[in-house]
Formats: sequence, structure tokens, C-alpha cells
Amino acid sequence: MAMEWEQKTLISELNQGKELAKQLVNHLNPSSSHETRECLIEKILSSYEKALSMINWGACVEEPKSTINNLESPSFFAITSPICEGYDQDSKHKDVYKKRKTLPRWTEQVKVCSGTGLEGPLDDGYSWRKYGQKDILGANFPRGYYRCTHRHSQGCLATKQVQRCDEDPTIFEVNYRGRHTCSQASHLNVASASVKENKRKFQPQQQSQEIVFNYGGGLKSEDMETREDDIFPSFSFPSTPIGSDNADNNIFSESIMLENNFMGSFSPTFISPATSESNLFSLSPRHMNSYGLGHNVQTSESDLTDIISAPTSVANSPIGNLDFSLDKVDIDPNFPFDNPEFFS
DNA sequence: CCAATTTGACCACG
DNA sequence: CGTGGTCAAATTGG
Repeated sequence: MAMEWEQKTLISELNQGKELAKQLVNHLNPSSSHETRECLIEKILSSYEKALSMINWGACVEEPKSTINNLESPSFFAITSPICEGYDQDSKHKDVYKKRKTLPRWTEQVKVCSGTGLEGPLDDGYSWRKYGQKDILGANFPRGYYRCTHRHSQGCLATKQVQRCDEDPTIFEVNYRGRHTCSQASHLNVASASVKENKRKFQPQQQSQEIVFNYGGGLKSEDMETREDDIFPSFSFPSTPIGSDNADNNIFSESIMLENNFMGSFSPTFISPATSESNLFSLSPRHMNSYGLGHNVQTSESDLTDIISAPTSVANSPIGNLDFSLDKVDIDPNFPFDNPEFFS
């Protein structure tokens, strides 16, 4: 099963490479800028890298390190590095039964292609609100702290930290925490959204759908102690506008999912993200929208203190993960999470 | 006028 | 006690 998805997403990835290459061809004329071309090339490389690493990985989660090494190669477009700030899991499993507020966490390195109009702060398709900035030891650049704009209106707990690399200032390291539970009203003409909606903490309708679905198998771990915060975000989807109307009860028809994530990943020409500007080639790493569903499930449920990072190579293809995760979910509750070795 | 950013204070954790 | 993360008042921008 998982394999099928893997294959599909793999194909998607390769198709992306192809499309990007076509675009590149169109930009070979003198009027196009260097940067544009370079940017495209990087994307192409990134796409192929992902495809390759997918192949290497198969469906299973393995040592992230291998990927890192692979990705360490010159092409650094939107690569994610795995994971978790260190915690060695071996020795730490002691009384960590009660998981802290550990939200799913993953980092992404984004290279900004200058000359394409997009510089500095990247737009990943979500709206963020900066709530802090701090100088970090040993780092030359300060780290910016962002949270989802809809934190209060919708209780979306997603946050991110952005810091630019010391070595290569064109690279930003973005550290995401928590999944978006908000329904991003880009330009979708939501009937309900028309109103100001102040006091409402939750939007029963929209959210419930997701939750129901997501909740489905999983939640419920031995101790309900786990705050919903932990779990919710990890389960929820990006709930893209597209699906809003035609999503019959159908579990987000897979085709749609595929499409979203396929297109959403990063081919600007296909869709121009409603939210992000329409720069020709703004890299809008939307793909990270749908990260580690499966992993989050796994990890958030676990008593581990930290996340095992999500296989970044599959980042683009939540679908595969989804399938995977669902399976997992069924099993989850009974799964012996107290067994640390499982994760190592 | 509202909403987003800035920035120093505050706080939790190791 | 230093460091990283968050809060919130002040400020800026639209």
C-alpha cells in the first residue's frame, strides 16, 4: 500500500523535475535573468534529490543521517534536515512518560533565490506573526520567532523560528513547530468567514471535519493526560481551500491530496498561491504544509521526549505518509511506546 | 484606527 | 546564572 503512494509521489517528483526543466528551457532566452535560471536549476536538482532519496529510503523511516549526507551536496534548495535537537534517546527515557509540550518539530533550510523578487523572509503560504527576536550565541544573525496569525482566532499553535545561516546568508534555516490547525482563508470565499469573528475560539464546522477524520483512529493513548494541543496539530491537515466544497465525506479524496501536494510543492507556474505574491518564481515551499503526518502521530503519541524527525525527503509527499500514518494510528494505542528501542 | 512589528522585560530550564 | 523562548507595551505602517 504504502509503496503505491510512494511510487505516485515519486512520479510526481520526477514530473516536477520535468516541468521545471521545461520552464528552464523557456528561460534560456537572454531576457531572463541568471538568477531565475539558477533558481530553476536548484529546484530541479532538489526535486531529483528528493526523488532519489525516496528511492533510497523506501517506505520506511530510517536514519535521517544518510539523507542529510546526501543532501549536503551542493544543491540546497529546500532541504530539510532531520530532526530533533539532540536528546539522546537512550538515556533519556526515564520518566518522560508525560510528554511535555513537545510538538512536532522539523527544520527546513531554504535558500532564497534573489533576483526573483523574493528575498529575505520567505513566504511559505501561511501567514505568520512575529512575536520576538533574539540574538543567539555563536550566531551572527538574530533568530526570529513567529507564530501563526490565527493563533487566537482559531487556536492554531503552529510556530516557526527563522534564522539565517552564518556562512551563507542566502540560506535561511526555518524551524517549524506544530502543525497548522487553522483554515487559511486565502482567497477562498468562505461564507462563514465573512464576519469578523472575534470571540469564537473554534470554528466548529470547519475544524470538526478535520478533527473527526483525524481523530478517527488515533488519539487516545493510555493517559489522556496528553493535551490535545499535542495531538491536534499533528493530525490536522493543511485543509486547502480547494477541497472545501467538493470534498465529499470522502476522506479528502486522494486525488485531491495528491494534486495539492503535487502542485503545492513548488512549481510556481502551476498554481499561483493565493497568498504569496505572484512572483514568477518565488519559491513557495508550500510543500512543507503537509509534513510528517505519520511521524507526528507516531512521535506525539509516544512518550519520547522528542521527535524523530520526519524523513524529509518525503516531505513533499504527505500522501505516502498519510497512508502510512493511518495504519499506524490503528495500531498505535496498543503499541508499546514505552519501549524506547523502537525509536532508536 | 487596526493590525503587525519591535524590543526590552520576564520566565523556564539546564 | 546564562541562554533561549515568550509576553506585552510601545511603535510603526497601511
